[in-house]
Amino acid sequence: MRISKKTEYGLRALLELTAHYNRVLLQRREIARRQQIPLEYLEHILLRLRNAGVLSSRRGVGGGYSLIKPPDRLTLGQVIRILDGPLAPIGCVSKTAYQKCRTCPYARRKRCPLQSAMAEVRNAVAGILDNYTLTDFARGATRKRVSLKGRRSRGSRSGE
Amino acid sequence: MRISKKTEYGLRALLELTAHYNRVLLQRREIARRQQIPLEYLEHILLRLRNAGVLSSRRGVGGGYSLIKPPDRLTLGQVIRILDGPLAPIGCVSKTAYQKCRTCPYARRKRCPLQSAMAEVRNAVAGILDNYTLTDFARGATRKRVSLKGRRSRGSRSGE
DNA sequence: CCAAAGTTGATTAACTTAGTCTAGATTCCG
DNA sequence: CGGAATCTAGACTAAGTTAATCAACTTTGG
Repeated sequence: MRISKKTEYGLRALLELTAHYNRVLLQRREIARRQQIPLEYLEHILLRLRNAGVLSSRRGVGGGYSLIKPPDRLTLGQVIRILDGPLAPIGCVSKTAYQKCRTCPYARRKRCPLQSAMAEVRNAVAGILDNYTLTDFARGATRKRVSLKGRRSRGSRSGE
Repeated sequence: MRISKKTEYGLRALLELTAHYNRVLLQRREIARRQQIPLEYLEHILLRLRNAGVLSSRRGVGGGYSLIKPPDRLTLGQVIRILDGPLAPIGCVSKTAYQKCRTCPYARRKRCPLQSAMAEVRNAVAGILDNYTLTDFARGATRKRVSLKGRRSRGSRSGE
C-alpha cells in the first residue's frame, strides 16, 4: 500500500508551490534544493503535473512553475492519482479507473468478499485524501479539516 | 496504493481454507482450481503463509493445507503484511515497519505535513483491515463487524 | 544574440512482479 | 518395500516499474 518516491517528491514540491501561491514563480532548482529532491528527477514530476493541468510554467529567464488553481481547490487524492494511479487496492473497486475482474470466480455473482473488503479500504482512503486540500496539507493539518459540506458541493471529492 | 496479485491470490486462497476450517485438508490443486490461481504460483504463496505461521501443511497422500488458528483470530491486515509488506503509505508512519525518513527536510522538526496526512491514511486502513477477520471476509461482510471491543482486548489490531 | 530556464525523450541499473520449472522430501497405501 | 500423491525449496525468467541521469532542444527576457 505504498506511495512511490515520485508521489512523495511531487507532494513535497507542491508544498513549496503552495507556500508561494500568487507570489513569484518557483524554479525547479529552488524546489529541489529546499525539499532535497534530485533535480533531474523533479523535472519529470513537475512536467507531469503540468501536463495534468495542475501547474503552469514559463520558460526562460525568470521562468518557473506555479499552481494553476488555488491550493484549496486541489486535493492530495487528485495529485496521487496523477502520479501513482488509482487509490483503490484493486481495479474492480476503483471509481476513477474501474477494471472488471477477469479471472475472479466471484466475478458474476453479487458479492465478492475481496471486493467488499477492498471497497471499504478504498472508500476510507479516498474519503481522507479527496478531502485533504493542499492548503490543509501545507498547514500540516492532522486536526479535522474544514467543512466537508462546502467542499462536497464542488463534486470530485470521493471519486478515487 | 494497490495490493499485489500475490496478496489477492493469498486472500482468495484463505477464503477456501476458511470454508474448510476443521474439515479435511485442502490441497493446492483444489484451491487453485476453485479460485483460478496458477498452481505453481499458488505454491509460493501457501508456503509463505505457512512459514509465517498462518497455515500448517502435511505432505504425502491425503496431505494439504489448513489454517492453524481459527479464522476469527486472523485478520486481513496480518495477511496483507505477510504477503505485501506494511500497510502504511510511507515508512515513517508505519507502526510495524517504521523507517526514519532520511532526506526529508522535516525529519528533525515536530510536524511533517506528509507524515500527518499519511498517518491519517495508515490509521484508517489499519483500522479497517486489522479488524477484518477471515470470518468476516468469508461472510462477504460489508456491514459492521463484530464488537471491536472484544477483539481489541486481544491486542495486535491496529499495529500496521 | 545569449544566457537562463523549462521541455522532451533516450537510457540505465536495480528491483519487483508474476510466473515456470525441476529436483527433492514426506506420507500413505497396498 | 515400492510407488503414487503431495508438499518443499530454490533456481530461473520475462516483463514491468522505480528512481534516476543525460543530452539535446525550445522559449523567453534583456
